[in-house]
Amino acid sequence: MKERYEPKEIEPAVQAEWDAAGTFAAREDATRPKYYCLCMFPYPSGKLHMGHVRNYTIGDVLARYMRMRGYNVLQPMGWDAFGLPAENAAIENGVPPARWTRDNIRHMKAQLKSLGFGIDWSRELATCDADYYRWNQWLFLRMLERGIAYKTTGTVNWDPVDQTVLANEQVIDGRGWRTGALIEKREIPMYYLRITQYAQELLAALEDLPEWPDRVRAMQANWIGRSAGVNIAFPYDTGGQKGELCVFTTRADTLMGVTFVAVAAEHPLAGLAAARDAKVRAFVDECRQGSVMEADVATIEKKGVATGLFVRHPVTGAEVPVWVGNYVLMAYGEGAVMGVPGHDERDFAFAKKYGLAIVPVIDVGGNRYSTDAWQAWYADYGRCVNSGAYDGLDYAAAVDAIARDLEQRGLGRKQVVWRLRDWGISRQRYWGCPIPIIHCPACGDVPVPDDQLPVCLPEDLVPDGSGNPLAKSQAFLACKCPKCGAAARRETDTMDTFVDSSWYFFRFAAANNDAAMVDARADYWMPVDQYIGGIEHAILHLLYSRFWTRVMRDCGLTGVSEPFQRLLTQGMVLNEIWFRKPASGRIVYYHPSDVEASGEGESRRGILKSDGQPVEYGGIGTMSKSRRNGVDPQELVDRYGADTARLFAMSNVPPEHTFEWSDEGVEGAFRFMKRLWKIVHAHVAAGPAGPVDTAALDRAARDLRRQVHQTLVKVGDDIGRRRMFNTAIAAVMELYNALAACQDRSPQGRAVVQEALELVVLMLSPIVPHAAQAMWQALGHATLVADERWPEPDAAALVKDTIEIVVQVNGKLRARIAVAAGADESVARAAALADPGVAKCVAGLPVRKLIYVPGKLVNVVV
RNA sequence: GGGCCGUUAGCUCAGUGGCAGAGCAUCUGGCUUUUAACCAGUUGGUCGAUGGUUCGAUCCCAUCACGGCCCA
Repeated sequence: MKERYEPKEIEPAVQAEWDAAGTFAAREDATRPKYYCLCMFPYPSGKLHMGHVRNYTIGDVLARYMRMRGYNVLQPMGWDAFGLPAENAAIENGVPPARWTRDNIRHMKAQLKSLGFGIDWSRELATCDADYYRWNQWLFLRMLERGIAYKTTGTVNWDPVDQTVLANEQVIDGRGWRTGALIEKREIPMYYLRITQYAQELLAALEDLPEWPDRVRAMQANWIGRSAGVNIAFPYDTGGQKGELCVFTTRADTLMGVTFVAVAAEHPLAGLAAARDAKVRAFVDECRQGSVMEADVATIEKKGVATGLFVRHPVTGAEVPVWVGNYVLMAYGEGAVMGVPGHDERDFAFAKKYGLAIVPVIDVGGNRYSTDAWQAWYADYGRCVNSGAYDGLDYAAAVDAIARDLEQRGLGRKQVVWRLRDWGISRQRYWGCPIPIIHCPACGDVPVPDDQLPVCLPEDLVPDGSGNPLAKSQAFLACKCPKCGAAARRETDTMDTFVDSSWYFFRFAAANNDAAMVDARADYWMPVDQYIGGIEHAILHLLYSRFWTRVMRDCGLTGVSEPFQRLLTQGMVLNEIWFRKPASGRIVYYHPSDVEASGEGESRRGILKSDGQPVEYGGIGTMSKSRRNGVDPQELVDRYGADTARLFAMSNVPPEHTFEWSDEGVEGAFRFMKRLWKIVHAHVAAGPAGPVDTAALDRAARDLRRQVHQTLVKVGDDIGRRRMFNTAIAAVMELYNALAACQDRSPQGRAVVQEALELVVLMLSPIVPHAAQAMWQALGHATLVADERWPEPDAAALVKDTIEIVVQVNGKLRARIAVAAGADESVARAAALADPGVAKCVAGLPVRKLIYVPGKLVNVVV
């Protein structure tokens, strides 16, 4: 063992040992409990960023910890390799997306290896490989057969200059991001997956995922958006037209309080009124400018205009005026709502503004209703009043009765509506998985037969920004109709890349099978025991994966319904933002390492090192290219080594929290590594130490040994159960401080230190595996620390013979006394009252009450 | 607007009805031909505010303030 800590020498050597031993190659073994630890696979953008390092370190720590706990661990890695950035790079550099992508993969794979992650690389996959995406195509065909996949028209963003379809994020303020041209909405045929058919199950099964974060489950539930209510028809015969205005409401119990109905600007009745009335027309046009985001609609000023049209109340037959309201969305429900100003806050505001009647029809616990101002309880459930036949009914009974009456008259019925929409998977893009359909002039749309799969994506095309190059490639387009043999044309749309990521975890488990999508190996490994990734995927990726897994289940490919047993969503990595705002022109950002900063919080100031002039502080924000505050993990590894990078990434905060970058923090982690190395070196250099003889230890040695084993208990709990790596690290640092303070060089003192250092090395080995391996060997072991079992704490070492008890008088701390461990209340009581400090405070007053918390505290009340 | 989470030392975070803690940073001293230095010691707190429950509240309850994240 060298005296100096040299991560650059240690790390490659240890990695070579793992490779030679095949340490992380996972083999199915039915006799052992399995643990499938998966991190969300990266998009091969070019190089790793700090978010990746954090994500994969969390996964690696858990995987290595569970290995030591005796589990058969699978930790694979792959590449989410289709998608737009490759096409954008192609447009810029003229390089085919395939080459760009594979170059990036090569580089990033080397980076991952240099960080020492215990990955089974034999299972590596890239979603742009035909071996992989052929099974996208194959399952898509099964979905077509089952009616899960279907074709219909959908709306896309069309850039008229580039003659291409844009993703939502490529449309900025209604204009194309490249061309600046005004974007048109176009209706084109697309394929959809019927995820709505699984809405009920996807919602209900969230209950089966207790180890997912509550907020992720809440976000999924909101996204699926079940609401149970009643569809109600308001008949009309007006303006020369007869019909029924339909509304959906979850508050049918307030039906008798309807004083108006409001329709969206796009609603047919609004169109009818607009045709006759310029005022309505102007308002409808105004509404079209507005946002259709729910969050925006909730905050805009409620505005409306009367249409002059009337509908009839389905129960009373009374005339009800129809208004156009800017807060009514065409996309939600029927594009119309019934206005119950008495019990809906928005309707209340609307009615006050336009002088519409406000009729309370729900009595909430006898509270007094006033139309002067809205009160939150107006929207609460209660009993019907002013509601004729429904008076006295509670919410459920009123909804039942009203729904029944309406149904008898053919004017309504109970209904459950979902916010979730079917999943449109067609993308008018080149760099994606081809949709396996052939268009025949005679037979129509014909699925590609299984034996002709995969439909391979040509890899030599270079998009130029003007439309999908597949549509211009005769080699790709030309084919024969599988049914009639006539000349036909291939579908040129490719699949949404969320398809690729919806089942890759199955393929890792059944890697390299040329004959089937999955096999028995997947039955062994699935479901994923621990999934780790960013919160930004809380909705779409996770929901699509849950859906896709169920489709595979219904096709008989797996017995699993939920793919991810336990979910950890790690927080983002942040750094300071520094900038200058020139009088003219755009904000210029500066990298934090180029700024000399001082002060904290409000008084944070900085000057640019290169010119000595001040720069403005922009607070803390996520690392991003645009703000130039990213830190390249490669620099970190090159300078400090992988172990320091890993240690730092796991320090300071729990994994779910956002993580603030700090140079001091990295230095602190590195210093700790050096100190640990040094103490091991000093110990080893003093010669071998014998075994601990617990009977021969003095008090100080026993105390130190107790702390060692207490730390072991805590670290095991922090990593294994709580997933609080930061507190585990802090506990080991504390233990280090105690070890460094230990002066005992006697044989037994050295034996305790030897045991302590071995345990520290084992405890830290999931986090800093390279240094741990080197120190493990230095401490006299020939084995791989990665193959060691997690140590069991010595229960005898944890026992204290005397304990300190706190004595309070009237709740205030007055003394500390030592009693034998296991002393009963009478002993503690006597000792407490005998203490001079306590006696002084009690001052001869009678003890009114005495509270005893065993092993902790005595509180004397006088 | 709604939902969720948070507020504890300079910073980042633990804690849990019973002594207010850790790491890092600061500061002081020492040491050094190990210089991406190191060692020893020190400082630091109205546990966001106000009420309530309790022998005792940072912890439980209520209200408020401030902050963060999410919402086709």
